[in-house]
Amino acid sequence: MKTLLDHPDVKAFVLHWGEMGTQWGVNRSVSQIHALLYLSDRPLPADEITEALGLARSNVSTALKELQGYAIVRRVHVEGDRRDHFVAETDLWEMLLRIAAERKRREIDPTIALLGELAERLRHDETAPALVRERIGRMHEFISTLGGWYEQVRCLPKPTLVALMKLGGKVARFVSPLKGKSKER
Amino acid sequence: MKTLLDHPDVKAFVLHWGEMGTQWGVNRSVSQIHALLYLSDRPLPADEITEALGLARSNVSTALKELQGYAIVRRVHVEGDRRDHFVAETDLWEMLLRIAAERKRREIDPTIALLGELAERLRHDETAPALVRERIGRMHEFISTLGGWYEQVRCLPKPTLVALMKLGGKVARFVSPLKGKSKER
DNA sequence: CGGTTGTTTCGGTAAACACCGAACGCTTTG
DNA sequence: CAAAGCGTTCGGTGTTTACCGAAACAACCG
Repeated sequence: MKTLLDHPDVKAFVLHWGEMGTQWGVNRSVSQIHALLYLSDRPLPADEITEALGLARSNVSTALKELQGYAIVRRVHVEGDRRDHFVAETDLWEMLLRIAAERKRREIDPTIALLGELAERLRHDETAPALVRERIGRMHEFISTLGGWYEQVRCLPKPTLVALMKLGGKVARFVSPLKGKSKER
Repeated sequence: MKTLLDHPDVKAFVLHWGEMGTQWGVNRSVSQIHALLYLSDRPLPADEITEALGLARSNVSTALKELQGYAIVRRVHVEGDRRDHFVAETDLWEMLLRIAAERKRREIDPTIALLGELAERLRHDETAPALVRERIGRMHEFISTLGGWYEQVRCLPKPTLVALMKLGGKVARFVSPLKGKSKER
């Protein structure tokens, strides 16, 4: 059957996206399927994905579940078709924020929790080397701050985000007029 | 020999950091070594790392090279010792920026380049579905913008970064007074 | 210049992971 | 209430990746 992937550039995109995924700890099938759905002009049933990418049906199923876990793909119903169909989020900001949210939830938050425990325990532990106590404490504080920042930024309306991004380094002018002008660090 | 890792909390930190790494596509040895160096109060020679973590000497060697590739670990000389010693960057902002810089260089920049090519070619390709052309174009623009933003932010002096981070969502007030107040999206 | 100490390279092995396909269960349909 | 369609689960398999240990290489010292 004819699919999007017949086009060489589409294929290049999907393959690259797949490799990209692997480098960030996402498995190839998952990211390939995401790429395919992102380019599709209509919801696709699992079968078609299977055929287009040459993957096993079961693999596609679990990959789709994973993508839904990130909330960047969702199930939709199509008139007169019993099968589930899937569409990808096409707003790229939304996509990025959701991926970030989920990775934070899965990996960062537990890390913060652990660091919190360790830092707390070390605070009263006289036997531990001073530098260890300080550095684990700093790490905890640092990651917590980043996490807090993300939670705030994530709640800004999208147009604001776009505007901030376009501002780039110039935002610095607002925080401390003198510092905002440097181009070097 | 007695090492930092005798302390259970230090061990917990190192192990967790190692697992963390694997989830982000960094191999376990590399991130464990990084964690160990981060907590160490003095430069460590490869031997000590080998012994402390129970890794093969060769593995430690390649991992150290990798860490130096990220510029978050550097070689130092210690008086009266022929061996190379290694220390980790302890400024966490610096660490984060360097990791980001390197990953951008390795993964994002090539992606932008590829997307640029594809987008350019598709612009003149009448046979390609309209949505594909648009979406690959959008993706290219989006990632390029993010990349540009990073390059600017990266050059801000560190205190400014800290200040901006502390501001959190409040930065939004400067870009468009009405939008900055929302807590929901 | 040997011998010593330290580092890197490389081929093989073991562990992790992705992926497949068969079997199972649920839902719809004739 | 069979039978077919669809989705998921699960055990096994192949591929990738990390890791080890031996050998090669380089620097230094007597």
